[in-house]
Amino acid sequence: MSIKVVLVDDHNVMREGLRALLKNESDIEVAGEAADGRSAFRLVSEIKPDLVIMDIALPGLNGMETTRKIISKFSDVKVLVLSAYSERRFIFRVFKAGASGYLLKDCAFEELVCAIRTVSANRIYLSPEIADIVVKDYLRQSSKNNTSGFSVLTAREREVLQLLAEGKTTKQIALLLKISVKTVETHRSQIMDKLNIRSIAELTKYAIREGITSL
Amino acid sequence: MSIKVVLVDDHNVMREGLRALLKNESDIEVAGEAADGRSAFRLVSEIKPDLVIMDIALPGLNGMETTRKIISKFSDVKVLVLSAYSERRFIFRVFKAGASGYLLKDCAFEELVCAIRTVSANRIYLSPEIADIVVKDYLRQSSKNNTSGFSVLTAREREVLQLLAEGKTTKQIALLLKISVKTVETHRSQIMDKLNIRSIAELTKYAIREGITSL
DNA sequence: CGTAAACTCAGGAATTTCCCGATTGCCTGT
DNA sequence: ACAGGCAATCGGGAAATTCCTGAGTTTACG
Repeated sequence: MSIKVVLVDDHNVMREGLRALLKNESDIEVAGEAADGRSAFRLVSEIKPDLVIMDIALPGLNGMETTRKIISKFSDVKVLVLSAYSERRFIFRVFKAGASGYLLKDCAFEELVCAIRTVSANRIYLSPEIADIVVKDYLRQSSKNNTSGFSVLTAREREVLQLLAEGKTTKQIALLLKISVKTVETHRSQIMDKLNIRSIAELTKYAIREGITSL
Repeated sequence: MSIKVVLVDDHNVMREGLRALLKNESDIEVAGEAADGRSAFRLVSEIKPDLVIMDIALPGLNGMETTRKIISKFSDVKVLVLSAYSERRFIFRVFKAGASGYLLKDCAFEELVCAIRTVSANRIYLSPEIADIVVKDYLRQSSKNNTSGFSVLTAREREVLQLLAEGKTTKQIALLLKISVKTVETHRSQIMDKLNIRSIAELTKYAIREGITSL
């Protein structure tokens, strides 16, 4: 019996492309598609697929919340997340929501097929890039508080991060916080280590995404 | 003779999906693909396709700048932008850069095929959603207003800005662009002078607001 | 042809980052 | 009460980067 799959992605060409590619796999049958979270949930309720290929960025109800809803109601439906994002917070939340796999849109199609088969066989699938991040987190024993990426940083670190993301120099921050430049440097490198980021530019983007600063 | 097409998108599955779909169209031949702007330009230089299907959000050199480079060098290559974004500023710039068509990833595959044929027949293709925006702008004669700080920077400066906003170091940028570190420094300080900005953090925010890089 | 603008590059001083190590205080489990 | 972990603080010194000043080359255009 073939694996009944539902595609959820807000881009039509993406869905059509996947459908075309999957057509060649005899053991995989695309039973339906949805362009947003809410209709995805309805669709799953209707046709009870074996597996859902889920994008994260969805209008209305995002992929993480959709996954949560689906799994909590239909615990035997597998969700395989196919996302453009490799950020920790997404990964963590997705698995917390009950997903069985996570791979990047950047991957090869063969990997997707492999992931589908792995997940439908009741196993977890992690693409190498994601595995890397997950393992790093595991080694840091910090996975318990990655819910928002917010809590991996200490209060002081978030404070420094915000100032960095506002364009303040290390010296300005030191003056502002009335601590030594050296301490600010330590905080900055600590932040970068934790977030696995190596530049102010990416740090700024992170801060924006996390709502720590604004555009 | 079939239309020779190059696919440019940073997501592998997207490219593979498109390739699979386009395989069924006998008059369209996918001659190559690229995952970022710079290699896209190299690829186009090599194989001289009839048409390039171009994503906007690309690492290193974004779709707008890549289009500009391609068109200015190979004026007979058509560029069809296939983007997730429908913001004015992207549309305006893309056409300013010389693109022949713009459609959303959200479109049906049939529309993409139609657009490819239209564009390769030397005509402009606008998907309905985009046409809507363009017409509205036209009626409002506001197109001049859409350059917003966009024109203060030169093409080279925008190129450097994007790389800075992606977290690249001066040295990395120099290597990438095959110019000296000193030149990159000059560009950076020129950019900062023009924008009256004094930090990478603010520069990054500016680049995000201007659609030169993405979060 | 002359001018302005874009792009390129360098020297050297000033500043910042980076990589080590270290201290203090607080909380936690036993 | 004490060991251990962690957050927050700070420093030295080498390495790297930025900043400031100046300038050559190419390109576009009137």
